[in-house]
Parts: sequence; structure tokens; C-alpha cells
Amino acid sequence: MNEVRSLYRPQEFEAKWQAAWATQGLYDTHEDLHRPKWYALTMLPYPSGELHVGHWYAMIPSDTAARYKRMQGYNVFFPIGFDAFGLPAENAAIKHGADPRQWTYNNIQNFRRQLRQMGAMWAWDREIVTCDPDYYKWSQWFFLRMLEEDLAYREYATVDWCPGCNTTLAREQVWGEDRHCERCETPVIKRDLEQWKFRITRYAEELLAALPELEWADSVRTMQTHWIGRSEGAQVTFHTEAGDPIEIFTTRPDTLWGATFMVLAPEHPLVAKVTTSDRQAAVEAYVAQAAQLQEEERGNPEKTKTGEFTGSYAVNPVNAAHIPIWIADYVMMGYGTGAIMAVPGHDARDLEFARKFDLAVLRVITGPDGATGPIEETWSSQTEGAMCNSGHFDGTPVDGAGPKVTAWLEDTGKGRAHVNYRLHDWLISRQRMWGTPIPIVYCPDCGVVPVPYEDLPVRLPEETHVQASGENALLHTPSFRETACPRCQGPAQRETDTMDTFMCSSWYQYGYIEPYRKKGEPLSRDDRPWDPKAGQYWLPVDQYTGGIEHATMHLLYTRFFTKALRDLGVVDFDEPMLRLFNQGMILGPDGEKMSKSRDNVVDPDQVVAAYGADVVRGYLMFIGPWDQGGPWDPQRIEGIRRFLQRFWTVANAADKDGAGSGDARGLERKLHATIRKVTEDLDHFRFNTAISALMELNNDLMKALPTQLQGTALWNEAVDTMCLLMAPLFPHLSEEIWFRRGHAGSVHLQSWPEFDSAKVKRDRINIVVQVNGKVRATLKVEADLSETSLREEALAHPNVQAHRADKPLRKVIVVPGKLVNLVV
RNA sequence: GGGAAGGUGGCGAAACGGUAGACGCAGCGGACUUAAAAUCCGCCGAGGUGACACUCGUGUGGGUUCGAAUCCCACCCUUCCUACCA
Repeated sequence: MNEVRSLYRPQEFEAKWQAAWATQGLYDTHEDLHRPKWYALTMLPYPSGELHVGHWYAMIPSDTAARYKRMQGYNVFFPIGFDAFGLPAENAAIKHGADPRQWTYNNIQNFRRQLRQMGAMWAWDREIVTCDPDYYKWSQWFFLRMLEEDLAYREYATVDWCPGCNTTLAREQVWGEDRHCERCETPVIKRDLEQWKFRITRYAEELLAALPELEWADSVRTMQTHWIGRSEGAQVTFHTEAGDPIEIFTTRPDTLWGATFMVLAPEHPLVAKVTTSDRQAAVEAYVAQAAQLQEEERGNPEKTKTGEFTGSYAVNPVNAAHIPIWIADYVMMGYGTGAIMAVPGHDARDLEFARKFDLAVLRVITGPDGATGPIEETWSSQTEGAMCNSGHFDGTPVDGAGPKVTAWLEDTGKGRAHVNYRLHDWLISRQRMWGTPIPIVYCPDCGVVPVPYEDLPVRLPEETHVQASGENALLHTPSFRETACPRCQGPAQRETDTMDTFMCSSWYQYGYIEPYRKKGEPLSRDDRPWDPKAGQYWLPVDQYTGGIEHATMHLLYTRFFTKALRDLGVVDFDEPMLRLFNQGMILGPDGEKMSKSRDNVVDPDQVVAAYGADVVRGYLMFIGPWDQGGPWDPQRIEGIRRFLQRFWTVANAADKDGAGSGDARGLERKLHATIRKVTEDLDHFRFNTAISALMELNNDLMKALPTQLQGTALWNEAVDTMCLLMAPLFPHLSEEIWFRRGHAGSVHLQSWPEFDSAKVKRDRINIVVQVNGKVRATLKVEADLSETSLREEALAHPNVQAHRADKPLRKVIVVPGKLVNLVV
């Protein structure tokens, strides 16, 4: 067979099919109540300058999964949009004098072109752009509704400020040991500012409790669990000798009797009041120094303890002991009450502090043997030993002592059970112009006035007065800033802070749903952002995919937002995304994270031009398990290209010129085994092994090509079925082949093939014979051979006899269809 | 300090407790070609053999089992997250 084989040239047909699908509206959205729905969602991209292979890695497998669901009969909704507010646009404006709006929309234009090259089945008819006023008016509407419910509030507090980005940050956007800005990596500093916050802490318990029901990776759920940081204990009120109450939180109320001093955070509001005049200079110096210190140094556990005595004493409510009040930076204002009782007998940090400043140490828990032991190291075991030096609690086993002490504290009014969370309310104010304006007006007479619903959206000004200093341009745009008070019509000023962009992405999955109001229509309080009937059909999201870096940011915020919307009566479910899959990260060819500075960035446009979209798609899914990521290997992409070439060869083979009969039964078996394998793999997002299975089938077809099997009904069934199995993974190639093989209609409108388990079974099977667990022979036998005959055949095998060496059989294990193990 | 995910050929990786290394990359040999590319066929864990046989082999050490990459215990290493959290 020396016919000239035609070459697979994807460049000749990929664009053609992309255009055809768009013209046919193949992927347009239709709410069809008679078909089961499947809402597949991939985290929407931020339109930076260029599309990255990382975007391909995030989007292609999820497109494949969505296409697969569609062929299985689901009405699949797979929307796309752009998370278009954010700092890079503003930075480009500052750096190059570009208009942030222009810059963003140009990028979106470019992204759309690059995204279309992927051949994904996105519902472009439902595209959203978060910087579009018709989108952000709803963010403002949500803000106003949340304000009504006391879920949004304004507070003067110490906040994290990024000097690089010139704005405040949410606690979630402060990363790492050195507490740097998530965006620009500048270490953050503390500032006291009046800022808007969302009361996410109201949902702390529910956000935590609902985690086990979600089909999310354990890693993300544990990260959220830790982030929420629930700890049970007691809040206890100490008093200064002067009578001022000091609240402390402890997870170990059973160690209350061991408190030998107290420590306040340097920022604690009582510090000035409790400091005696002789200690004032030293305390003030310490407070000033702590304020200057980078959190980096403060937060470092290796650092030796520092602190100052305030000169005052507190009274321990449980035993009336008078104990000194210190300030020290190892106590954080942001956790608990910012004040602790120090129990050096049972806490390593308190012990270190006590040693350094020569403070008293007292054991109030005995060891398991009753001894109190040396104070070399603390023991904080919850389960061993008993209380001592603790009044009438002496002898109480430590296991379970906490709740007993707490109950007594409540009875005697000294304290109460308390659950403390590490989670902070979500600070949403940003001192940036390229974001959703916060719909608030400050009136000298009426105070803080919400913008009326019918006046939404509060639009960003057309003209921006970008400040080289990086300061918020809205402050310097009088046409925006100066306004009339909605209440008294007097002169007033708009809020110039904008919302955290995580606000935009907290509800975007709902923004894709058919809108209830036409663009530009005025809003009212009782309005709805989307058509309730369409929402009822599509929501919630069935399958969400995206990077794990959002574990404690976006993925937490959107859960909060959904619960808040539920309580506002906007949605009737509790969780936004039922299943979540986190893909890994694609690395540069050198195994390092792709970055311009390392010069290891792979440009998807170039690779697509060289190989076509299907090869790139296949390569990315073949690298390995999707959640694992891995380096981009320019050599291995050839493997996928060869595979598609070979499928092309098989599928386009015209003439039957075979010699030899070929193994029809073998091919049929392989075909059905492949359907089963690919189905199972796609169900579990195992794209790499699905492709391997398709390669195996194709290898068998290649082998059958020169035989008389080629051109038979079975052959054609195998090629067509393989084409269907390939369709979600390689949409262009399979469409082209489907068309060339003379089928009417798109391959993407076909049903997913089903396998026949009877045809998967083999007639003759290989049985492994082991002697004492070691393989000594393989037998090819009839599949339905009886156990007795199998045993006989196994024993008759010469190599088995050699290893058995006439020793008596102690046991024979027969695993049907698999193996025989002879124990001698 | 706490947590999560990992550790299998030269490389990426497969493997319901049942023949470890499917599939692919690289490499080697061959066919085709003036030649190269492309394409096609074959070999490909280590030791050992003419070829078999056989021995070793899934981070380390134990355990459970007829049988362990897989289950259990202890430890080592890598990556990521988190952290003076009271």
C-alpha cells in the first residue's frame, strides 16, 4: 500500500469550522425546560495584554468536559466574560497616558480574537464585561440592598494599606510571612481609615458548616476552614484595680488560675488609660516602635519577645490574684480581643515572655502521673492530667474541664462561652478610579446618603484625570465628585472609593443569566438582576473550574455573596458552585513559572499557527492529570500532532487494498472497551488517559488498515465512533472528518456513543499463574474455563512444575479471569 | 509549629489489593528517499543470557495479606498553603 497519504493540515479547516459554528449559532443559549441543564463555568479571565497558555490550560479541559456533557444530552450553559476592572488598566494610564477604558476594551477585543481560536463552545451571546455600566449597576444595587440589611457598613479602623498600589486591601489580599500585597508584592502597612466593609463574619458559621457538603477538593475546603479559623473557648472579663474591664478570649478556660500576668496588644484602646505616669515614657516609646515595625518582624515567631510593663495591675476574676498588665507585640489586635491572660505554666509564648521579664510561673495542671513537673517546657495537653491550684476545680480531669469551667464562669457572671473566628469582615473600599463606584453621597447636612435605586448606575466619568502620584483620579474629577444630596438637594460629595474587584466576580455567575431588565432601563429596589425563570432553570453552577489561588478570596466571597443574596430573597439556594475542580499550573519549558523576566513564556498564537488549535488542546490535556499541571515541553506536542495525523490517515483511507483477514472480533472488542474507558475518564476529568485510550484504538486501526477489515461495516463503525469520542477533545478535526465521511449535521449535535459490555468481554483471556505470589507462567485460555480445568492447566505448566518442585500444595487461590496463585 | 498534595524508567506519566511501567517524548535499529524532513515498521527499567530461565526494582524501615506502587504504622524528602491565633 503505497498510496499517497493525505496530510493533516488543521490550518486549512479550523477557521472554517469556527466561522460555521458561529453562523449556525451552534453554541447559542436556549432555556429548554424539557432538557436537563448543566451549568459549566470557568473562572472568567482578566483581560491583560495578551492571552497566555495558562488561559488555554484553564479553559480547554473545561470546554472538553462541557462538550462531553452536551453530547450526553444535557442542555449545557458554558458562558464567558471579562473581569475588566482592576489596577493594570489604571497603571497603564499612569505609565503610558492611556485611557483605562480604552486600554481595557482594546485588550478585550484582542482576548476575544485569541479566545475564539480555541474553538471552545462558549455562549458568546451571554458575554459579560464587568466594567460595563449595565453590569456594575447591579453591583451597586447589591451594595444598597446589603446596606439596608446591615450587611454593608462603614467603619473607622486600622486597615492594611499597600503603598505600591496606593489603596487599602482586604485581609485576604495580604499574603505571605512578610505580609505583602497580593498584586504588587509590596509589604503592606497599617493605616487608620474610614472604610466600607461587608459583614461576611455573620456567615462564618454557615460558611464553615456547609463545606463538607460541597464536592470540592479537600485542599480548598481545609484552606477555607483554616481561614475562617473557628475556635471554641470563653470570653472572660478581668478588671484593672481601678475597675476598668478587660475582655480576654481563651481556648483554655481551665488554665485561668495559672494566669500570672496580662498582655495587651500595643494598639489596645486601654493602653493609655492603664499606663501609670512613671511608665508612660517607656510605654509610649514601645507603642510608637511597634507601630513602625513591619508586620514581618512582628509576626515572626523566631523573634525574641519584647514588651513593657504598664504599671497597672488587674484582678483575676477566678481567684482575685493581682497580676501585672504588660503590653507586647506578640499579642495581635486583630485576633480575639487584643488582650490575653498569660499562663506561662501552660503556654510556650507566655513562658518565654515570663522568663525574659522574670514574671511568676504557676502550674495549674498536673501531669498524667499527678506530678507537676519542671517548668522546662509547657504542657498544654488537653487530655492528660488533672487541675490543681484551681480552687474547687482541683482534681478535675483536664479532658472536658474547659466546658465545666466555662459553665461555672457563666453561672457566676465572670465570663461566657465564646466562639472566636479568625475571619474578618470583608473590606471592599479601594482608593482607585477603575472600579465600580460605591453608590454613596456624603452630605454636610444629611450625612451618609445612599444613592436612590432609580439613579443607578453611578457612572464613572468619561474623562479621567489620572494622577502621576497614583492617587485616585476620582478625587480630582469634580464632575464626578461634586453632586447634589439625593435627600436635601444641597451640595454634596460622592464617595470616590470604588469597590474591590472581587465584588464583580462574586456574582458574575448570575450576571450571565438572561437579564430581567433591558440595557439602560432604570432600576428599583424590588427589581431583579436576572430573569427569575431563567435563573430557576440554570442555577446554581453545576461544575466550576479554576485556579486554586482563589481558595480564600474569590471562592469564599462568592459563597458569602450567595448566602447574602439568599437572605435578600434573590436566590433560593445556599451555595453558588456545587462542584469545583482546580487545575494545576502550566510551567515554562524550564520547569519554572512562566514570566517575562525569565523569558520562558509560550505564546499561544504562535503555537496555534504552527500546530493548529486541536493539537494544542490535545497536548495540554495529555501533559498529565489536570490538577497537577506541569512544564510545557515543545517536543512532546509532536506526539499529539502525530496522533492526529494518524487518525487523519485512518479516517481518510479510501481504498480497501488489504491482504490478510484482520482480527474483527479484536477490533470490535477494542472499540467498545475504548468507549467505556473514554466515558469513565471524561466523567472524572481524566483527559490524559482518555487520550491514551483513543491512541490505543487508533493504533489498532492503523494495524488493521492494510487488512481486509478496512472498509467493512465494522471498520466504518469504529472510525465514526472514534470520531464521536474525539469530538469533545478535538472539535475541529472531528467535525472535518465527520463532514468528509459524508454525515449530515455537525458532529457536535450527535449523541455520545454507548458501549455494549458483552462486546467488551474477551473470548480467550490471559491467566497469570503464580507460585508463592511470584509470576511463573501465563496461560491463554477460554474465558469460561472452569476453575478445576484452570487449576489443572496451571499445575501442568512446565515452569510452574519446576518452581513447585514437588512440594505439597497448601492452598490455591483462583481469581476468576485474572490469576491462579499456588501456595506450596 | 499546624495543614494539604506529592515521591514509580533518561523524561511526562499508567496501573478496581492480582503480569509494574499502558500511552507518549527522547534514544536506538530498519523501510521509503540522491539526501534530509515527513511517513511507516521494530526495540527500549537494571543485572543476567546466544536466547530463555532467573535476580533486583515504585523515597526509607516495619506490618497486614496467598499476593502491596496501592491498605496500616513510623520516618525522610519535595511543592504549596497557613502561622507569636491566645
